[in-house]
Amino acid sequence: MAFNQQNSTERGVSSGSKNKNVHPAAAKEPLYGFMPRKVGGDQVRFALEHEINPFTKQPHTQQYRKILEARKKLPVYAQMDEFYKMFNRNQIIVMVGETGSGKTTQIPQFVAYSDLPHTRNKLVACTQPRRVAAMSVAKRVADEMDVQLGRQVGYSIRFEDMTEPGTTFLKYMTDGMLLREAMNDPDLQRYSTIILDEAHERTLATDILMGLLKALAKRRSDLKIIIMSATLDALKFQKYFGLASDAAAPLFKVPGRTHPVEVFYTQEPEPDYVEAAIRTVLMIHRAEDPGDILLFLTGEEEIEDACKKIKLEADDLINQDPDSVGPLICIPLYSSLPPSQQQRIFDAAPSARTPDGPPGRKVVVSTNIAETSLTIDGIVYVVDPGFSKQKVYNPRIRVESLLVSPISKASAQQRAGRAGRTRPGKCFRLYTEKDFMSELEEQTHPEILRSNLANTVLELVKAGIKDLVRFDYVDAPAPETLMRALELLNYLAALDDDGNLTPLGAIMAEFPLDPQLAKMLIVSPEFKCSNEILTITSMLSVPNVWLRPNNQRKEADAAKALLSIPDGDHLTLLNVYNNYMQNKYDKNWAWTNYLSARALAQAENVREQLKRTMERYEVELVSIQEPRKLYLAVRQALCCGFFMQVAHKEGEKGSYLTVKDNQVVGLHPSCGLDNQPEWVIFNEFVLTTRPYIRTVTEVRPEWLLEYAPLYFDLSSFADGETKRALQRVVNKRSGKFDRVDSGADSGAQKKRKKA
DNA sequence: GAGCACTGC
Repeated sequence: MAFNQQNSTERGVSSGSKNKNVHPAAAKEPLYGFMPRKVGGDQVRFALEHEINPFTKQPHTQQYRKILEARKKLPVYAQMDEFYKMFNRNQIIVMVGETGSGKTTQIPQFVAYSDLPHTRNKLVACTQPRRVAAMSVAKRVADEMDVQLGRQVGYSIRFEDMTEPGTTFLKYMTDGMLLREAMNDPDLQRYSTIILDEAHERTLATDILMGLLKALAKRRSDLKIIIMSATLDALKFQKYFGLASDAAAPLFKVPGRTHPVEVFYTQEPEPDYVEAAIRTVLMIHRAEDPGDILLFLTGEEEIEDACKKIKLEADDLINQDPDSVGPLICIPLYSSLPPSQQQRIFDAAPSARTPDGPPGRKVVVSTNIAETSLTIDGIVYVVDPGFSKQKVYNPRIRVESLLVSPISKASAQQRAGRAGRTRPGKCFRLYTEKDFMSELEEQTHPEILRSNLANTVLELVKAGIKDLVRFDYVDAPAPETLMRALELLNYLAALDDDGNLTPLGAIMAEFPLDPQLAKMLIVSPEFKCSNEILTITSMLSVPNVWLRPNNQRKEADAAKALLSIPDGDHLTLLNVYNNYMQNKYDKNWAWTNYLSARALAQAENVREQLKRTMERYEVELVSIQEPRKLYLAVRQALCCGFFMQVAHKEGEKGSYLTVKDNQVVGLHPSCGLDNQPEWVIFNEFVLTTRPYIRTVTEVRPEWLLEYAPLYFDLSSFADGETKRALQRVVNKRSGKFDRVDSGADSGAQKKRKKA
C-alpha cells in the first residue's frame, strides 16, 4: 500500500530549516530548493518565517507576522509534517477536521507550497457549498498570505470572478462553479490539486464532482484530490476513493477546537414540539446561567408564531417576578428575511434593567440556516425539537416538495455543536434518547437522492459521461429518477434516442437554468419574442417577487391585481419586470407595489447573465411590437419548454388533471387567471395542504399538438376526457387549422368579458 | 384561498 512506503526521494530536500545552515540562495529566495510535491514541513516553515514573501517578492508586513502567530496555534498547523508526508505519497486524501481546526484556510495554503502552482501555470482550487464562504475564506487567506485578494489568491462565484488569470494560483470557488468548468473541460487541466471542502454536506454539485474526480484521477495521475469532511462520513469517502478495490484512501485527521456541550433528552416524546420548544426556552431563561439561546424550528410561519408566543410569555414571567427574571429579546431568522433583519442576530443581548438586576438574554429562533450557513457567536444553549423541512422528490409524478421530517443524527450533532463555539454549552433535545438512538437516521439523505435530476443529467452528459446509470456515484440515485430525467431531456430534444447530446442540448447545458427554461429560451427567437422570454425566464429563476405582509394582505392583493395580465401568470411576471424597469427612478416603487426589490434586482442580474450567454451562442434577441401578437407568441413559446407541464380542466368545479401524469390539481390561490381556461401550462406543481399548480398560463391545445407532436401523440394517452378533448382538436384541425385557431381565441375572449 | 427549508449555476 502506497500509504506505508518510505519515500526515498524526499530525504535529500528536507533540510531547509532555519536552524540549519541556510544556503546563500535561500536567503533571497524563500522557496529555494523546493521541488513540487517533494516539499517538507521544515522547508515550508522556513519560507513562512522568511523576510521575503515568495509570491510577491515583497518583504512580509507586520500584519502578516501577527496573523502567522495565530496560525501557528491552529491544530492543523501542528500536523504540517504529517500532512506533507501523506500528501506527497498519495493522489487522493480524505481529511477530517472538526470546526476550529483551521482546515479550510490552512490546507489549501499547505498544498500551494507543495504544488508550487505559480511556477507551473496551474491552480489549486478549494470548493465551498456557499458563495459567502468562498468569498470570506478567500479574503482571510489573502490576508494570511500577505497578498491582495483577487491576485495570487482569489475566488470565483456566480456573477463574480475575483481572480487574475496567470497570477491567481489559489482559488476558492463554489462547487457549482467547478462543476460548470468540468462540463467544458472534463480533464480540468488548469488544476494541480482540487480540494472539496464540506463534502459531508453532500450537495448535489459536490456529489457529482466526487464522481467526476474519481474517474479523472485515473486519467490524470498528476492531479491530486483532497476530500475534506466531518468525522462521521470519513470512512465512506475513504472507501469510495480507494483506488484499488480493497484499499481505502488514507485519512488525515485533525482535532477541532470546540467546547464540550452537555446534551439533555426528554423523558417522554413530546406531542407538540413547538409548544415544548417554547416551554424549554422559558425554562432556560428562568433557571439557567446567562448565555444566548438558539431554537431550531422548520419554517417562517412557525418561527414568527413562536417568537410572538415566547415574547408574550416572557413578559408575563417578568411581570410576575421582576427581581429574578431578566429581559429577553426574540429574533427570528430565515433566508427570506431581508439582510438588514438577518443582521439582528448579531445584536447583543439586552442588558439588565437595573445594575444588579437579572441579566438579559437573546433568543434566536431559526430554520436550518443556522445549522450550516450562519454561525452566531455567544450561543450557549441550543433547543432542538428534531425536525426540519426537507426536500423530497417523487419521480413517478415528477414532483419535488417540502416535508417536515425528523432530522438525522449527524444533523442533531451539528445543532448541538452550535452551543459550544464560545464556551461550554447545553443542548436540550425535545425527544427521548431512545428515539435518538433508534429512530433517527445516521445521515441526512444526500441531495442527489432527493432531487429532480434533469439538470444534473444534462450536465453529466455534457461532461462526457456516457452511461449515467452505471456512473460511479457515491450514492446512486433511484433508476426511475434517472429515467425521468433522460425522458424529459429526450422530449426536449436535448438528447437523441440513444442518449447522445444533440447540438441543441449542448447549448441548453450552457445556460444556468432548468432544461425546460433553457429550451424555451433558445427557441424563442422563432416566435419573435426572445426579449420577453428572457425576462420571464429570469423572473422564474429568482425567489417569489410578491410580498404579502400579514397585516396588509388586502392592499398587497390589490396591488398585485393592478399588475396582473389575465391570460396568464407568466405574462404578469413580464409585466411586473417591465414596470419595474420603467420606474427605476423611483426607489420606493417596489415597496409601494408590494414587490420584493431584492428579488427584482436579482432577476435583473440573472437576465444580464443569461443575455450574455444568448449572445455567445447567437440566440437572437427580438420582439414583436404589437402587444396582442406579442402575448400570443410568448404563450406559444412557453409551450415549447413546458409541454410536459400541462393541465386540462375536468368538470366545472375548477379542478384540473395534469396531462399524462393524471394528478388532480387546483389552480394555486395566487394564480391571476380571471377564468378557468380549459388548457393551461404551469411552472410548478406544489404539494402543500392540497396539490396545486402555480404560475399558470392559458394555452391552446393546437399549440401543444403542433410544437410537441411526440409528447402529444394520441396513441400514447390513456383513455379519458383529456384524450377525447385532444382527439376533437385533431379532428377539427385536419384541413382547417387556421379558422379553428382564431375561433377558439374569440371564444375565450367572450368568456372572459362575461366573467 | 395559500406560502420560500437551504444552497448553487
